[in-house]
Amino acid sequence: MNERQLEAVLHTDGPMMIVAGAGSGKTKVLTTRIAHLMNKGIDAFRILALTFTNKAAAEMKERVETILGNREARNLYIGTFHSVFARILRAEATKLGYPSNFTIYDTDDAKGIIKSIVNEMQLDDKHYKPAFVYNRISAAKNSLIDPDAYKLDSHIQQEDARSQRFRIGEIYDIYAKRCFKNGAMDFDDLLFKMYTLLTQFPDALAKYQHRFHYILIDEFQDTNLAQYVVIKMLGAVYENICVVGDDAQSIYSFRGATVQNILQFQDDYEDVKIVKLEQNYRSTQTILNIANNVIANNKNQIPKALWTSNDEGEKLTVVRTLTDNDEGRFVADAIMEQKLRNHFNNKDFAILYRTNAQSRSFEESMRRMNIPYRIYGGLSFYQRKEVKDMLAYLRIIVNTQDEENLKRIINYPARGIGKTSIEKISVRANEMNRTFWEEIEADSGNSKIDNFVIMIKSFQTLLTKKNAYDVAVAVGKETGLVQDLYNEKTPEGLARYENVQELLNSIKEFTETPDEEGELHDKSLGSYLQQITLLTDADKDKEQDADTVKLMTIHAAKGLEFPCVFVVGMEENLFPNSMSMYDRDDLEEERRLFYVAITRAKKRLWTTYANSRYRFGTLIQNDASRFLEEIPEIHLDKTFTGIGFRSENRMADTFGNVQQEAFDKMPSLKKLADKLTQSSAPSHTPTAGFAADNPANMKEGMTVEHQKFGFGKIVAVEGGTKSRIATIEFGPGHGVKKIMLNYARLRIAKEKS
DNA sequence: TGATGCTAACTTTTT
DNA sequence: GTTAGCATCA
Repeated sequence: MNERQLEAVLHTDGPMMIVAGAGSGKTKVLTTRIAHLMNKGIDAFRILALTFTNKAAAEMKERVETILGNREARNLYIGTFHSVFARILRAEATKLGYPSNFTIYDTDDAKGIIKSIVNEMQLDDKHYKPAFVYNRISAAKNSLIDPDAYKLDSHIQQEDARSQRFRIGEIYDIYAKRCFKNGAMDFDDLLFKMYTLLTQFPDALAKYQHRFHYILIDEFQDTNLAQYVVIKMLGAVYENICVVGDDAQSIYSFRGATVQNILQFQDDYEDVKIVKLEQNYRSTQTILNIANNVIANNKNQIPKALWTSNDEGEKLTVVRTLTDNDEGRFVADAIMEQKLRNHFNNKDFAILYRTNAQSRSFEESMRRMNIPYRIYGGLSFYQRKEVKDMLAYLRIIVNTQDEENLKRIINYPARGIGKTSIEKISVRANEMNRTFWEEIEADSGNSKIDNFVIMIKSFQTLLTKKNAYDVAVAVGKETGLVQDLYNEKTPEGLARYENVQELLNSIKEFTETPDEEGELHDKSLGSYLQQITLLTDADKDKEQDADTVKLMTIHAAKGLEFPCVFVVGMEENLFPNSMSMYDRDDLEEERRLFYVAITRAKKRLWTTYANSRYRFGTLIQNDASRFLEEIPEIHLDKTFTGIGFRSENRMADTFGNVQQEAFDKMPSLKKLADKLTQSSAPSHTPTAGFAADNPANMKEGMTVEHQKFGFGKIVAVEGGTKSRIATIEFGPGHGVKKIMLNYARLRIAKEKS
């Protein structure tokens, strides 16, 4: 440990802020500090450590355990803000009028409810888009603003007036009431209700203030107001609060996080001990220099000088490709080459992108080259319809108040309870002032509904007798849900069936986790559901260390490190994202995001960008990202390694001259590109005077010429006039492709042969 | 009422 | 390119 790190570990009492640069051994300091506290005789039950991801929490616990060499660490209160608060809220739920087994709604659930509220209010859901409304409500909750305060806040009202959405306050009000009625909290409620609990129940406040003698907060720059206030309240008695953060890595302001909390912290306490960790142990000097140079373009930052005594390392390779597919191909080739040449394993590589939608071309290229890979994020396992259906059943069994989930499965698998019947029950329930479940339970006069109620009740009797897995299996069987999916013989149906099986397996695994000595692990369904909503894909993955290339967004990569990193899609409009290009604060956050991406790399770094890529099914063209221009030329590797691009040539380049000029203005890149074009053998040079023919004239059997792929024969044409797709057999090396005729620019070489 | 097929909207980032 | 939601038909 260096001096600064040691200082941070040994300073145990009183407020402290650790400003920890990327790769400066932050986790090591935190874990050693916890171990140090425990060695000093502090009871593990008295230490609270809050993180942002389950993964970070698990890692922290594990490392403390390793340092101590005993099992005491399991008594630590370590977890994410959301999971720790959820745990406390369950224990205190009745105070707030919630059932202790309240349901946690994820973002999709929440948007669904908002959508139905908007429709019930006879508003247009095109204007009051659920996602937009949800974000407004979420932002309000993160700022501790309840529906009444929302309607009275003149600033908020002005904003809503400006966007012509005057009734969001009302929607918020109804939404909050509906969640309450359903016995459910959304993600933001877990923070907001925690605040409510502490402010409205002094005994609860006192209880938790005295329980936690030491509080540690990781990734402090990502906390929002609600989190900040709750921490402050919890720590008010002992004031042993230690926060760790790095303003340069603040990338969650869209979720209400504010760097302001770092500045505020110093004002809120007297004698804040401040320790700066500036030595980086992770990356090469070159990588660190690049990162420092890039972040220097931001105006708003806490001054610090990150340095390292590591080797200088290799330069940054910047690669330009023509299309997104070529980008994918290049990365796969480069990974192959590195593996052979420098003996890296698959798991040493990460491909980082700005948006999840970019994963496709890399997925394809990895598969083609037989490189094992794993994608994080995107469509989460738990967001899949079949998984949500299954979980909806399980949730209803535990909490019948939850109307959203009840409606979701009351007629799935189909049992003849249609829209009209559900509508009728809803109306009657409202009249009788009952919940939906109470209404169907009372007397429906409908045998189909009665059978449904009987079935759910029979599951409920299993709750006390059987563990989560047994209940889930019974549900899968008796509802016919598993059979329903099994009967679908399509590949998608099979995948859905497998997903449900995977869910069942994960429940089984949960129930088979052995009891630890001294503490009984609750294997009931209720216990299982409590933790499930707060899990993400990354947490479910038991093969964290599997030898696979990792594909993820930069956001998801925060806190991780890899020997080799590819930052892809370095293009204007994509990164910086077009949503964040026109506002200084937003742009600076994008730049911090790039900073985070760069500093994930230990040994080698690549950045790539494509001149054109598909977005929403249409080809678009982008300039190279402005961020690339912020890297000093001295750090750029201009010798291209000479792989990939086999099917490309400059003639095939369809982008216009304007684009080309802009590109030429970047000298460092131009040289690189020149080298690149030289090394790529043209596979097809278009016929002189190449001009695209009218796609409407193209028919099966014709031979056509493509600028890149050469001559090919149309074997099939499908789709309507607007989106005709032709299946074309090209020559060797290109194979059979499906091409959208409206975009492809094809020349008819020969009529029917 | 349920299945099928077409259109439109969609992409920032996540607990 | 994908998916959700709607309209149409059985």
